[in-house]
Amino acid sequence: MAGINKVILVGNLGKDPEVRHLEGGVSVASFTLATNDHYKDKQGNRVERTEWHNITAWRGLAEMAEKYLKKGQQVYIEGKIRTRQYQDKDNQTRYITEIVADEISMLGGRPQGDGPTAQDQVQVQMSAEETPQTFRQEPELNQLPF
Amino acid sequence: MAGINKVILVGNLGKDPEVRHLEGGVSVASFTLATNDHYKDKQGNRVERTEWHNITAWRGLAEMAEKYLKKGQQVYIEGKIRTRQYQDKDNQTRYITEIVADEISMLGGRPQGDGPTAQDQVQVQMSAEETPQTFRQEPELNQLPF
Amino acid sequence: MAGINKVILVGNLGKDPEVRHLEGGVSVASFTLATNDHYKDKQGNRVERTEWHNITAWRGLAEMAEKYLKKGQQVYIEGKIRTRQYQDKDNQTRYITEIVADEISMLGGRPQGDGPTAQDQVQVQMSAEETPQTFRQEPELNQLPF
Amino acid sequence: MAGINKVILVGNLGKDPEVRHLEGGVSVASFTLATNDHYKDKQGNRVERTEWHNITAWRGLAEMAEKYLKKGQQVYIEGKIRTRQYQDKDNQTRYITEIVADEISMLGGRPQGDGPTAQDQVQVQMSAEETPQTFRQEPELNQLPF
DNA sequence: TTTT
DNA sequence: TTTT
Repeated sequence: MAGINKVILVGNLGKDPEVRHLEGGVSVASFTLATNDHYKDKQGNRVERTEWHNITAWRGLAEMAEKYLKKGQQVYIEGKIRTRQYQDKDNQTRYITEIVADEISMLGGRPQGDGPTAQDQVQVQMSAEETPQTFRQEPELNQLPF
Repeated sequence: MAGINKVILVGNLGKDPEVRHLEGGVSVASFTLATNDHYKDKQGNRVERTEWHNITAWRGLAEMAEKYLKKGQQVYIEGKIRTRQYQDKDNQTRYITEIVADEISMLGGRPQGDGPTAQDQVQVQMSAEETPQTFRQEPELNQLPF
Repeated sequence: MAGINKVILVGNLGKDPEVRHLEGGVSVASFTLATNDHYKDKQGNRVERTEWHNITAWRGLAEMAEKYLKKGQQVYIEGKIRTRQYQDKDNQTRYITEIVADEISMLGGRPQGDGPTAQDQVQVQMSAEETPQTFRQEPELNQLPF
Repeated sequence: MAGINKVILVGNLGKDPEVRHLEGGVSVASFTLATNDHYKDKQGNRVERTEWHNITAWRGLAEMAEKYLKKGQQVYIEGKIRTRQYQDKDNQTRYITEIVADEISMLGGRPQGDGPTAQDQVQVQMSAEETPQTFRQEPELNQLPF
């Protein structure tokens, strides 16, 4: 019985979080996260590899993501793996695997990319100073709301 | 930069591991792992949910999986998330997400199901006594061999 | 700033949990957990090593530990490291490091040892069937109550 | 059997690593790491709490620590808990709990504090750019060398 | 003081 | 397709 399904990621946001507000006041944020890895191939060359993860955050965590997370930013994410099934346009069953976040923590990196201006930066820095920088989901509140 | 991509699972094998031997003597084991979860819905009812993970183990770990792991067995797995791209029969790009195991540890549960007979059980128990029950992949050896 | 302090253990209880009830109705359970490890020494001999951890569980988790956990049982524990300072009998400052549990999950192993009788076993099994077998602490409720 | 003893930390170095070179060419680095946490007390006030961890890194990881890690720097560390016993000056048995690192990854933060000068900083930045920024210990090589 |  |  007793199962464990835990994911720990440290990586950079591929884009600003996108937040949807569902009926009933529930919010969901989604964004991609890149984790960079490297290994030596048979010739001893260093090969870079980027893995892209689909991150989903619910309710309070979604609002925090919307407020504080930006494209390029480095974050620590703890969550669980969830594979959803859906029908594509040709009515074929497809699967998508996502990480449902339970905890998000902003790391030392500064946001980057074309999104936020320097002005925004300051804004983010100031807000972040006034608030906790680790956000945690209440257990069992990251379930689908239906 | 410095990325972390780590998965920790405790669950039960959905089937016996399937092992392929690639050219160059490299072996790959694959099996599914169920992690069971439960939560309370809005009516307060207990809802069970099973997440199925595709596990891949390379080289030494593959051989260990082949030797010691059976359908139904409870294991601890540590690894990383990897999403592969492939073309389906209609030449459409599809994605499959797998967990590449770095460490597999057999937990207290006894194997079950139609596979192993009582005789096999004893066999497994005996072998297990003579060997470590946690198997670890050498770092960077679980890369695709091509 | 944003810190992470996370421990993941799979091991066996060295004794039955001991539960204290503090003023204000707060309960604290404590027990030791053995994690067994092995490595090869320079001569290639297999060396066993047992690490003993001091586990502390608060409130709801303490009550679950009291009810369901027994000496010898195999459990998964997630928590954080906490080092406390105290004065010993000679008024010297000493330190003790504990793991404060956030989640405890019972694994496949059956309890053992002189403690529980077969009767107790059945009792535990039955109760366990009626309840979730993973117990989680609400975030931030595992703080010292003073 | 099969035990798991895993620690994951994200925090800041309390001082530059101190490296000792043992007979046989084995090196050991040690430093402290602060993980910052916060919680709300009964009055709803935000309380900061810093946990200090004793980190030990062996061999290759020790050399990496010596080269690249500085006081104040933010790092991700994965390792295991190890409690050592020793006799203090009054011949009393005492215990010290350490984290033996298996993997250290430098995060986005810039070093800080009175230690390194701006000059050193550049040095560190440049070197870091030319090398992998995640360092991993070969399994079982972080054992005590005696 | 646990477990295999 | 697992497990309790």
